[in-house]
Amino acid sequence: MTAPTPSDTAAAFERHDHSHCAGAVMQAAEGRARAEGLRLTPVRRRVLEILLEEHRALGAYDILDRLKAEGFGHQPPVAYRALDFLVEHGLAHRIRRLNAFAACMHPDTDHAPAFFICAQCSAVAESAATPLRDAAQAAGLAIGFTIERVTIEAIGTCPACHPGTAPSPQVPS
Amino acid sequence: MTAPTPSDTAAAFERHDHSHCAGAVMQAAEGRARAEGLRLTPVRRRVLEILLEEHRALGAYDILDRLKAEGFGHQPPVAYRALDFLVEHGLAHRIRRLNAFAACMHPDTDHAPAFFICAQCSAVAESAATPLRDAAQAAGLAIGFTIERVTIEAIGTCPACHPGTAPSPQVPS
DNA sequence: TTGCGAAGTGTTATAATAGTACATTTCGCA
DNA sequence: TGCGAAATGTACTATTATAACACTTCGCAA
Ligand SMILES: [Zn+2]
Ligand SMILES: [Zn+2]
Ligand SMILES: [Zn+2]
Ligand SMILES: [Zn+2]
Repeated sequence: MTAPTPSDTAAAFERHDHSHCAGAVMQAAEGRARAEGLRLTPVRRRVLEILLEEHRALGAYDILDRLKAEGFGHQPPVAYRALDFLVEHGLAHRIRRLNAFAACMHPDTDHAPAFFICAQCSAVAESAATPLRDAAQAAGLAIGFTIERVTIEAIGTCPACHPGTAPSPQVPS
Repeated sequence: MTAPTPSDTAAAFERHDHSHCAGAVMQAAEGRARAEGLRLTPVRRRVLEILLEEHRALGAYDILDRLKAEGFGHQPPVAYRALDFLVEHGLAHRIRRLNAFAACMHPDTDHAPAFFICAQCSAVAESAATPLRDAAQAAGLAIGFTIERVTIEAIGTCPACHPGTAPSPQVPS
């Protein structure tokens, strides 16, 4: 419910009661929506739920497939609009490296996170990136560049996929 | 010719004798190719030249347009293959935020840079990102994540486009 | 020097991702 | 109740990227 801690973030890579954590995030999102007067309509809510259920990054067309299976509209804008809404209000994040989207796991904190993407199992963890952003800010300052937003996305191997354990491959480098 | 310095990087945003700097980079690239036995074939060389001439990020299809105008193949793979080669060998970089490519301005140093992209004029500067990468590494370590590559791309306003001067807008946020 | 295998090039075709435009419905609110 | 704004659904299009295959060129070794 508060700012993401390292152990928090690491949890993303571990087996956990996901329906529980997804439920908690959903509640936080609903809280935000109520507090800020956001309209968490059926499509939007369902898209967020789908992202939470998967707990990984999904492409817009993956989302769209599910939406149409559930009787929502079946054209790309249906998915893109819901995703745009969620991203715009910080309930989801866009992961450019993967051309995909993931639910925000800390929707109640105002943040600009870094992402850790496991190349083996495709899990994505979201982590506070304040030191990173400060370093970027400093580097920008040195060349007179004013930073508005920084994208920080790391590809690598998550703890669950390190030599020793051996999950299933899914994502290209 | 050596590691990029802040003033080096800042130069990207300033008016400069670009044919000179492009020539120097081209020579460095040729040196690398010779030293490492890379085959800098006509298409590949021309793509690199085009990127250097523009000194900004270009989409694969922008490149392709020029290639066909110059009598090279006119199908996407022609551009993508040349770009893949250049990226793979560190002579160009892919900028995911823009779905575009830019010539590497320091092909003689082994590096994994950060990018500063001006939202007004679309200029792109490439900067050493060691502190950033160290911070990322540390953040990864804290959650047991082994980083392979990190993408760092900042969007903002370059010195030339700051209130005071007023260049032309080109790139969306 | 010849000729073989690997690398590079060109082409067709198609996949995957993203956005425009516009009609219709729903919602918040006066 | 009804108006204007927001949201939804659809058709259509644009943009970015890859697969598959034929042909050529290159490096190199017999
Ligand atoms: Zn979970
Ligand atoms: Zn988040
Ligand atoms: Zn230059
Ligand atoms: Zn570079």
